[in-house]
Amino acid sequence: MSNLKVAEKVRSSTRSKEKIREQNERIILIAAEKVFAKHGLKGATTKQIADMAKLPKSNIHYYFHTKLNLYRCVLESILVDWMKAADTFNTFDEPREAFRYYVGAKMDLSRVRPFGSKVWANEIISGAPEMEAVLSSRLKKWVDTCVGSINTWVELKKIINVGDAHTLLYMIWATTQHYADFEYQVKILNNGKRLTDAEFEEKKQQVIDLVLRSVGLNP
Amino acid sequence: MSNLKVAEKVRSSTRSKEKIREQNERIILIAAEKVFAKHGLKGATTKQIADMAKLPKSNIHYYFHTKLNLYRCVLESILVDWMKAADTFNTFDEPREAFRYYVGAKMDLSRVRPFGSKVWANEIISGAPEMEAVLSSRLKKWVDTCVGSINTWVELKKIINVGDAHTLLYMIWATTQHYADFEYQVKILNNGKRLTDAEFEEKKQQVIDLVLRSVGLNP
DNA sequence: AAAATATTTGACTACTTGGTCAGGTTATAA
DNA sequence: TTATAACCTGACCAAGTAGTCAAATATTTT
Repeated sequence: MSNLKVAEKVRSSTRSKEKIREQNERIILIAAEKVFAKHGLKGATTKQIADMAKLPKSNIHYYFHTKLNLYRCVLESILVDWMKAADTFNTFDEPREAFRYYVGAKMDLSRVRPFGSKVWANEIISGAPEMEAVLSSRLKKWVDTCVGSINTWVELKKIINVGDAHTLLYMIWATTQHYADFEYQVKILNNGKRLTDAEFEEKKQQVIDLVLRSVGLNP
Repeated sequence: MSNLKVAEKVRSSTRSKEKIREQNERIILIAAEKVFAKHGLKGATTKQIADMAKLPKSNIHYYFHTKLNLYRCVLESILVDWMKAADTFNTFDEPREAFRYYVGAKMDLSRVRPFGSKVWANEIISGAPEMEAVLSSRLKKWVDTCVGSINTWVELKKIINVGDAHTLLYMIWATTQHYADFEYQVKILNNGKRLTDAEFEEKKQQVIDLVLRSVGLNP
């Protein structure tokens, strides 16, 4: 038995523990997220994704058929994570805790899944051609709920009147996602060194404090 | 004399007032900014840019030689505007006025030149391959000055201690540029209607107030 | 007016791209 | 073991792509 065959045997026996399809789809999705983040939908090539996934190009098409379909799957998978973080916002009655946890969760997501955030940013920047439906239904609904909470807190004088609650929400999104989408710029302005975990935790706390003060809460 | 010839005569006599090259380069730069904003460097095609500029493709290459060179020219032209807005920051001694004017200027830029902001965002998201040099020299220098001003205000107790001044700067950039880069999302969440000039002015004021409060200043 | 220079553009090319497909191998069910 | 289904992949192709070029036209200079 050749070395190659041995390698294959080991590889396949490892893989059969979980469905082959499942594992390969995951590998491809992760690779695709990186490539789409860097080059966008049009700029990314299936060859690049294949190379990143260390699979032949045909294999990508076998599992996802078209580049557009793969792209949609990547977006969908990001949305799942985002919605989980979003849900934390509405589980708190007190604004201080709600903002603290939501901003914290968004910052954590920017840290652990920066490529996903970049793909999303690219999609919106290019006019949200694939995500318009999701934005105007699922996201809109969630935003309306949030705006409701914030307005209630304003009425109860728990926070300062910020005018349109959307403005506050956008500030939170923009600021937290900045650490993912613009991480290269952040790195360059940090003397070329990526933020360490400790530094990032520090920034996270500072962002939380900025947000809290912006709505009149003492951190 | 045919109508076509008459049209050409009028066109050329109009154009000869200013250098033909100057005018065509401007037309192409504007078209390229839109196309690069939508599709990024790799995704944009010279054909799309040509169509947008209503010129034959060869003409694009005649004036800018390569797509990459045209892209660099677009980035450079954006930077000029950004630096102008940036300079306003250091012309004020009082933090209240500095933040008010700088945030206002950044918001105005997002309103009048959203495509430029998107091209820039795309560039940074994809790793700033063309702008790294500019970021680590010109921008870094400006940021260092800003950070110095902010730290001085903290020492003089004019604003609250925000920890790392970069965090505050990033919040301002992210929040103001959000209205350019994510304008499609903003539109969708505004019930599909683009913000009117009046609405935008309102948002601008709210953003300014949020920023001022975040550093402990009463707007 | 003639010469020199600058602009315009259709036709072309070498190369890349997303996607197909046939013929193979591997895993699983009977 | 055998049959069936799932997976794998090199070779291929039609449709685009950035960039070239030469010939035509327009503009400026002399």
